[in-house]
Order: sequence, then C-alpha cells, then structure tokens
Amino acid sequence: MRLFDTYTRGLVELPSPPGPIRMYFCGPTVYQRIHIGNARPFVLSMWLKRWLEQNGYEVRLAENITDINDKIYTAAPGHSAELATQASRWYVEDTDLLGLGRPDHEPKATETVPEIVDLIGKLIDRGLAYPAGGDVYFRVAAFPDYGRLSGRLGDDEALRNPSEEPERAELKEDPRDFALWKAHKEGEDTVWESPWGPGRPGWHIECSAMAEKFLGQVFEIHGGGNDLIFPHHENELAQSRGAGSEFARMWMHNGMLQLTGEKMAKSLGNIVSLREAVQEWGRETILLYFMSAHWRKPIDFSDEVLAQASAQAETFRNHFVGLEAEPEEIDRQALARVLDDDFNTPEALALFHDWRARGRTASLRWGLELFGLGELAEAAAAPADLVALAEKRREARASRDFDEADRLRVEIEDQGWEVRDVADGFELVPK
RNA sequence: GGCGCCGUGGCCGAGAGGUUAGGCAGAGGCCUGCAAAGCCUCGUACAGCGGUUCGAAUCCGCUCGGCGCCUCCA
Repeated sequence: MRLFDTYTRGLVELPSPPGPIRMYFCGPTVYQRIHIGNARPFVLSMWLKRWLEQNGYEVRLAENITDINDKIYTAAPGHSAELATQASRWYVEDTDLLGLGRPDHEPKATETVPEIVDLIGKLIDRGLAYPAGGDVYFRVAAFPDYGRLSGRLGDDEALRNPSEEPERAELKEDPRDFALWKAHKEGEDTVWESPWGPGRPGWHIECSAMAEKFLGQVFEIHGGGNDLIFPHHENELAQSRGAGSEFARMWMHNGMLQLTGEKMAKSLGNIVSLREAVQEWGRETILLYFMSAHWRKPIDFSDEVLAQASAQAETFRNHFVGLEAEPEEIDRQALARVLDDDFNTPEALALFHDWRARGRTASLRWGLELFGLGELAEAAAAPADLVALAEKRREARASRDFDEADRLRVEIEDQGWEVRDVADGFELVPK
C-alpha cells in the first residue's frame, strides 16, 4: 500500500503486513462541539485503521485531545478545566455517532504534563531550547532542518514565527522561536509546576510527548488537517527530532472542508457541528459524503452535495431490500486496487456501485461494513400491523379493487412505510 | 509578497499520453392496474493560449480563476 507523504511530496510505500503501523492523528482542541471539518481526519484515520487491520496489519492509533490551550481559557474564564472536560466528552460522544469505533489511545494534554516537562528538559540539555522569563522556547537556529516539512526552508521571511503574544517577543532569541512552556499568567485557572516555574505547555509540545508516550520514538504515519502543516507539525517535528527521536516516517494531511467557498473554521464562525450534520442527514450520508472526495482534496459542504450523498445511501439501501444472502466470494482484490493506491475512497465508492449493479452482494456488504456503512445492507423489518395492512392490500389487488389498494397504500405511507409490489408479493420499506 | 494545492460534462468526482470512470440530477423506454424500486438508452467533458508528441484532459511554459498556510484552527 502506498500513501502520499507531505514530507517527500510523493507516494510512499508502507511496510508489509503485519507492520506494525503506528499512527498519530491530531485531534481537536476542545472548547465547544466539534464541527464536521474536524471529523474528516477522525474519519480518515478510523477508515485507514480498519482497512489496514483488514489486511492483516497490526495497527496502533493514537489521537490526541488538546485540552490545554489559550482558546479554552478565553472561552471559559475561571472554569476552563470544566469546559475542557465537558467538551472532551462531547467530542467522544459526537464522533461515536459515526459508528467507526475509537482510536486505541486518546490521550489528553492534561494527562501528559510530566512527559512534556521531561521532553522540554531534554531539549534544554541538548541546547535546543532555553528558558526565558519563566517561559521556555525552542531554539530554531539550532535545528537546521526547520522548515523542511512545510517547504519553507531557507526562506527568511516565511520562517518568521512571531509570538502569539507580542509581549513575549522580547524574550526570544529569534522571532522564529516558539514556546514550549508558558509561564502562568493572570486569569489562567489551570497551572502546573515545572523546573522553570509554574505554567503550562505550549501548543505543539503535547503532541510530541504524547506520540512518544503511546507510539514510541518512531512511528509510521502522522496525520491531521493540512492547516496544521505549519507551524504545528513543523514544530512537532523539530521538537521530537531535536530530542533524538526519528518521529513520523510519513505525513498525511487531509484537505479542508469548504463552506460557501471558505474553509470551515471556528475562527471564521462558518461552522456546522458534526452533531447537527449527523442529526440532519444521518450517519450514512455523512460517511458517503466523506467517501466521495479524495482525502487530500478540499471538499465543499453544501445541501446539494449532501443530497447527492443521501441519494446514494438510498440506492444502496434499495439494493438490499428483500434480498436473500447468496454465497459468493468477496472480491478483496478489487477494493485493494483502489484503496492501496493512496486510499482512493471515491474509486472505492464507484466500485461499490459496480458491485451493486452486478449483484455482487456479499462483496458490497463487506465493503460497506468496512466503511461503517453496514446498516445500509440491513433491511428493516416492518411491524406486524403494517404487514397485515400490506397483506390486505395484496388481496384487494388480487380482486382488482384498486381503489381499496390505493387507500391502503396511503394508510401505510402515513405510518412511514412504503409498499412496493414485486413479482411474488410486496416489500415494505421505511420511508 | 513567500510556500503549497487545485481548475474535468447541469452538479459531485476519479483517472492520467492513445481504450466507457462512477454517482446525483434530467430526457426517453421496459416493467406495473397505477406507483415505487430496478433495468435499458441518451451527454463525446477535461479553464485559456502556446509548446513537446504520430497522438495531450493527462507532459512543459505562460495567462486567468479558486483555495489553503505564512496568526488560533482538522
């Protein structure tokens, strides 16, 4: 299997099964319900994990929850910890709606502070970081490869990395330097002890610490949205490599969701929460929607596109109505051809349609289940009273009493079911 | 301004030097008491302009347009 790697800007072959494949995906910063854009890397990572496991790989996936961050302090002055705890629960609850299972580890920054402090100490010992005024900064000048991941190597202007708070700028040796540890400030209601005084971790260091804690000093895949390439992942890489880890061997960066032509982002306020989207469209439609575009490309979120995904869900559902399972060899090869080539889910979706049209039902069911769409293959059983009505309708039709038959059809429809006449009787399908 | 990504038929969206992508919508037909579902048929698309080539949507150059990152962001 090969995947596109941001670092080398090309396709990279994965080791053969059983691997292991250790994956780290960047999860959200938790201070409100996540939006569907946040769901894309989650969905991608879970699908990839399921596919790799299906192919005999030993997979370990860690996906962090960042629960220490300026945004959280701002969103809930005086009770940031409660908000972070609550929003972490929302995150798990909302992503559970997708029915794809959970990553193997979902560490939180607040549970990783000792490891973070150790890592910072190591970087200071190696001359790659320095304390200043209660903060600790990474010394970019001491890490020659800085900028390679994001392609900003050797570009002085682009490498300027001004501090998020201007008042910290004078503490830095170099404007490119970034905070590993931030001294406690007035108004921040959570604080941890450290050799450099009370404070809290900077934004990037927690991922370096968590990845090492749960995956080790080297792992195969690091993923996340492509808006994280710089500075977040560039900084993670510098921290971890600087501390002597090999860190990620390849990087997967998914494209952004677009809403009215702009990236969907909390800071832009053009948000649709994952929860709302699932409630409005149903999980199958949301998953098919994600399948419809290659993971690296941007994807629009619009009613029209969702309606198309919904229609596809309906098409698959119809295929299984009244269908008896038939023994048949599952065509794993066909799916492997497209998924092993940079995890091409739109091609996989096209294959599903092909299987449907050719009656490869067992393959189709297997493929749908792999993507968490197994429910599309389950025909719902109608309640007995509706079956009785449908039975009455069949009798009416047999005696050519079509007025009565049509009346019964409306009655059944009023209860949310549709009758379809087939060769040997009828089918009842939820509307 | 710098670093990247991308422009495919009404819409979504793969593909990638010569061969039908697929789906959604639409039109016609088959089936049906009527429907629904299903099936069949119908689109000759690849931003523009040059170039390379026997041949380009696919390679190269330029132009135009869109998007992301460079500041918290999946």
